[in-house]
Amino acid sequence: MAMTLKDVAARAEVSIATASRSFQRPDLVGEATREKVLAAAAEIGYSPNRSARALITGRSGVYGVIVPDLENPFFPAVLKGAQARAHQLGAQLLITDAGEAPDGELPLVRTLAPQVDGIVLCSSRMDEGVLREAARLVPLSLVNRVSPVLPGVFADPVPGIPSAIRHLHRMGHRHLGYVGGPSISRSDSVRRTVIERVCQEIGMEWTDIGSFAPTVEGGRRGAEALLLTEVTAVLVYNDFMALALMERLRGFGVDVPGEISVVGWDDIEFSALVTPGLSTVQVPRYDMGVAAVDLLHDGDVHAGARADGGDGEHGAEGPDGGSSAHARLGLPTRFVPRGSTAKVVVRE
Amino acid sequence: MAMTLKDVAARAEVSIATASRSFQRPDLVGEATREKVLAAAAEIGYSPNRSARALITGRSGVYGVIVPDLENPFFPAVLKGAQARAHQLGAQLLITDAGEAPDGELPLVRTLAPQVDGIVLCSSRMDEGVLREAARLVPLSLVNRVSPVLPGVFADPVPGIPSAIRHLHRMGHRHLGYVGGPSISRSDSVRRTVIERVCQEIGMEWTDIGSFAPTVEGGRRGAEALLLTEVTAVLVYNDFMALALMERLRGFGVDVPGEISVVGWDDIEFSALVTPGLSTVQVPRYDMGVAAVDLLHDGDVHAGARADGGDGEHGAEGPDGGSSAHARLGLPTRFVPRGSTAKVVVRE
DNA sequence: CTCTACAGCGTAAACGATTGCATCCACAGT
DNA sequence: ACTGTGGATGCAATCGTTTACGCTGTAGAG
Repeated sequence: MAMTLKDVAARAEVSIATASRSFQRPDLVGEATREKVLAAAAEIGYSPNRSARALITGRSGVYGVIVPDLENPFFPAVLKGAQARAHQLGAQLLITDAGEAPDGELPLVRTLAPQVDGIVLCSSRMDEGVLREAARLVPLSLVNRVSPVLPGVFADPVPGIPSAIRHLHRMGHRHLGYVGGPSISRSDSVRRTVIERVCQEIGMEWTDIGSFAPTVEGGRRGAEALLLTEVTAVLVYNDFMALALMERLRGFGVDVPGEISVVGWDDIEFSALVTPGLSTVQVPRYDMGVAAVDLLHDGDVHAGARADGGDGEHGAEGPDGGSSAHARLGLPTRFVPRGSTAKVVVRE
Repeated sequence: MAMTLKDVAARAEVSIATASRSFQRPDLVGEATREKVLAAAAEIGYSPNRSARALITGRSGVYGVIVPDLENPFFPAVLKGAQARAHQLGAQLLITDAGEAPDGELPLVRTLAPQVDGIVLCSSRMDEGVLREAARLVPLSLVNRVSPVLPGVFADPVPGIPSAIRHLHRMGHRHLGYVGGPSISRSDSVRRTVIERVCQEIGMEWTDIGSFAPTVEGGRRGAEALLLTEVTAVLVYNDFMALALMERLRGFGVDVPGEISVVGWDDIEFSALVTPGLSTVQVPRYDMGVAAVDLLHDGDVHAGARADGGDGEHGAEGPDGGSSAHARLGLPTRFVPRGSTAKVVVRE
């Protein structure tokens, strides 16, 4: 049923080798011959057997993607970007939800490693040591996580957070709160730093409301903690939590944005859908997916010296500069004002 | 670096064939020998090369999944179920978003077909003819779509819809509306039929508000059309649209559930999160994913006579009954009451 | 004691592609 | 006319597994 290279070769009256080369190394084949082969292939509807190719080249043309939870609306957009890019590169994506791997992501990486050319790890919770171990098994590319030794892409709080704070400042807010995510989260601490700096600059007081789980429940807890403070506006770790927080505030009879302004992070689709619309910092999820796959791909095009392992303690950038070493890409964010932020009102 | 069967065989002092058989056909190998092989494999950390295996068996151990849009919150849960089951079966999932294939899903099926053992098609929009063509390329399993000749799993409106209608009836509603999805959608017409029947039974009037795109925009249009009628309650094609519809109604100053009660379909996570909570018909998405993969797997375990193609006009179930032929599974739905439905109020 | 049967194991041929190497031919340089 | 050059092509090995087939030895039947 399925057509093989042999069939193509027979039809084009050339050897299998020539047929193969017509695809792989067109420059090594005479023009007339190549066209004959290509025509023959098209006529019989040939498509190469990936298994056979993978067997000999050792490359499967498949990248793995591990996400902590597919139902978290952050990831589908990343996956779309990743997939689009993968398709452009002629690769496929093996998507895996880590949720069901209670003992962590490492076993998953182990399972996937032999059958993929690289893995995109999204919002990985592995600690640095485990991460390095994983990286020895297979090329890795990080999304939403930074590592000093691995390539990755993350959302830069700038200029999104500064814009949001300035927006709130102009609305008259003078006391800002931050409802944070898991304290281990690197991005969380980065954001705190940026908030600190910007507030300092424009003269805004800010209060750390605390660290919460990035879930509906966490958002609710955040709302409760928030009401113990005097803030008139909050930045929340992500939209999911922000939405839950608003919901909880409403439960308390606290009006948003009348009494408290809320700003999320991510700009998931629902944020525009609810009432009031959630003002938020938009992160370029699609582009992050694209970039993550690019990183992986660039990595194994340059290929070669992945031999030295990874336990080297010399974290220095390669002396040859350029695109070498691991790339860490910070993609800019953007503040999107909606209905959940408004002018502060003076309490009577 | 990677260990092969040859290494295992050498270490266990047997031939490669015996090593292979120890895994594939343990019954053909002496017990002592088998244990020696297994031990050797464990010691050197052998894991079979999937490409080599696929090459000779013609089966890749990978199932494809095609979803129309990953960002539609309906699908991630299906994927989770599918993935869980696939893992149990030792298979992997190749997930693909059809969104970027403007010319339809068929080309995608063509691309995927050679490298997978079967494809789960979610909410496919292909028409029956195209569907059959696709089915000739590769085993198919349908989610959210029924075909007379293909196996598939769908959400049975019963008992969800009847429960919802009875609930509304008890709340005093006597005039129900239905905001439908794409008119080509088979499930849409099935639901209409059920609504018709139930309304007849309990004496409720109902109005078909029309067919709309299953998007935010479609939901808004539905709200607008809805306001031209006298209904006091609506069933909406899915939660996504229902949420958008509620949002739009609110824009018009129409209170939900004060003036109009709204019932969705799917029970996506956000439906519980918004205010008021969206009453909805919960569909067992996870289980649907599980079942879809099962159908695929059962199909190629029985394997064998897939030769007769599929253009047979005799839609009759195989005479031998049992699990033969294609299975069509209707999974039961459940009504989940929340804040968006309430007692009808008499207009003054 | 011979013959059959079968369990247990090895040999070797696939599977479909890639690729180093050898071959062939034409053409140009001397 | 002979040889060197290099472009175009074919041969054949190879990747790691699976599996049809054949061989061996032992046990039970006659």
